[in-house]
Amino acid sequence: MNPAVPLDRVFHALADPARRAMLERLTRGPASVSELAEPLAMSLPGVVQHLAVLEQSGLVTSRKAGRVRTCQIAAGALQPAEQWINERRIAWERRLDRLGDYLAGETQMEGNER
Amino acid sequence: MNPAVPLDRVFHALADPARRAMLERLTRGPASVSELAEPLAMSLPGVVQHLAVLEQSGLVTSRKAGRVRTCQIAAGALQPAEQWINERRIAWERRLDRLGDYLAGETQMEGNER
DNA sequence: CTTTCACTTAATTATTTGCTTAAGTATACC
DNA sequence: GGTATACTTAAGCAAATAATTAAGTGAAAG
Repeated sequence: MNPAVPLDRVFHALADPARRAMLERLTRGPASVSELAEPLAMSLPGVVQHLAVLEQSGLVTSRKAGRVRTCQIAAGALQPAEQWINERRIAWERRLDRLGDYLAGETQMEGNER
Repeated sequence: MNPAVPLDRVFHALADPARRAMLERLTRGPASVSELAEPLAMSLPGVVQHLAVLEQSGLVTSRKAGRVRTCQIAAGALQPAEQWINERRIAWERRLDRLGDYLAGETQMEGNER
């Protein structure tokens, strides 16, 4: 249930807009490092560092052919992150559901657990 | 479509195990700062700092009554994050689908788009 | 063989994190 | 009033991030 997937790294990788932009580009197909860098108002080494974060998180893989490194998204790598979020969302939606108009009420919360 | 929700902050908030633990605790109901801190092998000010990150991300809200601050998860705050992930996952699963046994093949990738 | 191209590596730098301890504030209790 | 409780604020600090420029490597093109 808790695989050797570093959830920390995945969420950290997703927390940067440049890295999310790179992922979005890669959902439209494989790309070279230069192609990933092009829209990014950033030096190439900067992009390479972001790419390293993405690879260490398992979200992206790359292979070098000749002098071009081609990057791809890794299938299924987002699943643990999505699952974590989904589980929590469901849990607390259910809870908020049970509480009914708790939020609308006067919330005297002296009697909850512990 | 792109609300004033700082996706950066949400993913960043989720990238720390202590903060995720606090969120998991809060899915079981509201808690005071001390209750959040208890299982956390960390000083109270440390916990307060993590709490600040969670509040700034919009994932948690808190109100102070007397000398006790009670924390709650914010309904729906995770939705944009989940949605972002979901959209990408779907997009690239569809893509991998179209590619068929691309991954199993010899992958001569000189003819892709652009 | 030389130059160009596509990275790659290294070294720097400023900022942000994630923690700590110490001291302060504001209730609640006796 | 005095004291304990539940944070709160402040200050400091080591490590990690996010970026840069400059120099290096190795395949491709002329």
